[in-house]
Amino acid sequence: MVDQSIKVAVDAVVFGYSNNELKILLIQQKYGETKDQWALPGGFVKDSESLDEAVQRELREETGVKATYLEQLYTFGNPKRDSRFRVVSIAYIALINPKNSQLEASTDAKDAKWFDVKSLPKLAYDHQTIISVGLERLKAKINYQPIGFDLLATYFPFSDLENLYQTILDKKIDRRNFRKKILSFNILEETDKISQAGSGRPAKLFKFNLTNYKRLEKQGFHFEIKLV
Amino acid sequence: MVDQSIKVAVDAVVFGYSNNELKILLIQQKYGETKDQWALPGGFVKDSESLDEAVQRELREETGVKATYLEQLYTFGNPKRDSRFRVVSIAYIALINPKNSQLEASTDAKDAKWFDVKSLPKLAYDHQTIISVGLERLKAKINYQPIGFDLLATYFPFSDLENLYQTILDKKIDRRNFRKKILSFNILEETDKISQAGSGRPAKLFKFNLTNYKRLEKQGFHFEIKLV
DNA sequence: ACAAAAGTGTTTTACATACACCCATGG
DNA sequence: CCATGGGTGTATGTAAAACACTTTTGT
Repeated sequence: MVDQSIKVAVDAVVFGYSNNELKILLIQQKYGETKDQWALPGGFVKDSESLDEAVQRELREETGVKATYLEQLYTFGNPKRDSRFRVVSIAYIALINPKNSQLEASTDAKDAKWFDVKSLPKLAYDHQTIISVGLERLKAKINYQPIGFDLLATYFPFSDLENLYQTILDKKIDRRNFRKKILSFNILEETDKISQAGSGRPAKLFKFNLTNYKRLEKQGFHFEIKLV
Repeated sequence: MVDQSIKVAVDAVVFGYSNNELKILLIQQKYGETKDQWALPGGFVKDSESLDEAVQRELREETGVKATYLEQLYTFGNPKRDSRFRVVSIAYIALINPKNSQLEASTDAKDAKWFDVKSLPKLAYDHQTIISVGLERLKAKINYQPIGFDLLATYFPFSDLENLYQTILDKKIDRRNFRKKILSFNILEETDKISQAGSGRPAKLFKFNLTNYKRLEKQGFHFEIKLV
């Protein structure tokens, strides 16, 4: 048959957004050589499950969250990336609204926590590389897919979207032009809800109109906003 | 340790362009259940080699060609994609100028041939799916990366580039606007060579200026031509 | 009354699009 | 001289970019 002893794993770069910060979900290893080190949630694929299923399962087991958006990112297969034995890892990016899903004390990991992208701890394996690739993908993606909405609450003030873009792209955006552009797509619904003002004028809350987005997409509409 | 019996393979969708046709390189299986069926070049990864190395090796062994451009495409891991046992395959796309590289009678495959994308034979495994994903990627890519030049000869008339785009995108393009746009990038060098005219006026031959392209890229230049 | 964030239009500029005739060669 | 593909410029439309003041609330 085939003479090969490579193991297959999946890892997920889970993005969240809260308090004007872009966050990544990390777990602390419970066992083994890398015990106590922080790492991406993930693990070995079972013989009978698909790759996507494996990611969702590991996320559930290690952190208790369920991704609303999941996309294959890249496969990392350097022979030396794991010192124990050879592991090929199929990495994913996932999006979650941290406020909608509580982290659970998990059985498989010692701890699970959100970290600001700008101050990540030292990571096990090549997980720092995986995160860099994931971040790049997120930055590119946000320009031509309305993935931003997966990171926000159901009802949100427009400024949340603005801040999200500014945080991810690490860049100032012209508020008027941005708003004009996004609203012109007709994929946002203005609701009659109002944000409870902290300070300053209270804001109307918006809601992503998925139905309309899907309809428009079928008609050949492409979400695109140039901010690179 | 890890209880898993999954094998890891690589497959390549190798694109070529000749006679105004977009081609894909396929091999005919020599042994096993799928003997005589056409399939993508590829095979199992060796324990000690990286994924990229595995692709290049398989390409060499099965077809004799060397890709000038190689990029990871997607990883296919459906548990049922191979009927013998579970195989996770990391698919790549590769670009080649068919005229620059002769197909070799190979040891590992019964036959290797270029097929017009528009008339592919029935393929083994899920290779038809892999090709579809690869084609989509190529179509997207050609709009924002000058990969077209990897498919053309070193010296080529401008019309070759036009035709390449029209063939890949399966779409008419305005000759004047296209030429204007591409030339405005300053990544083509006009040479003093002239095409030996078949019929009609002979054409100046151009040459891709890689040095200039890399320099411009560093300065923040993005190749982009909207033809989707 | 002031601090803080929300909300809103117009002008300028650049790029995409549409479009048709002459040129150089071979047969 | 005719058929074939090569080479070229302008006018128009559309979308991006630049830009600052007024409104509403809490303190």
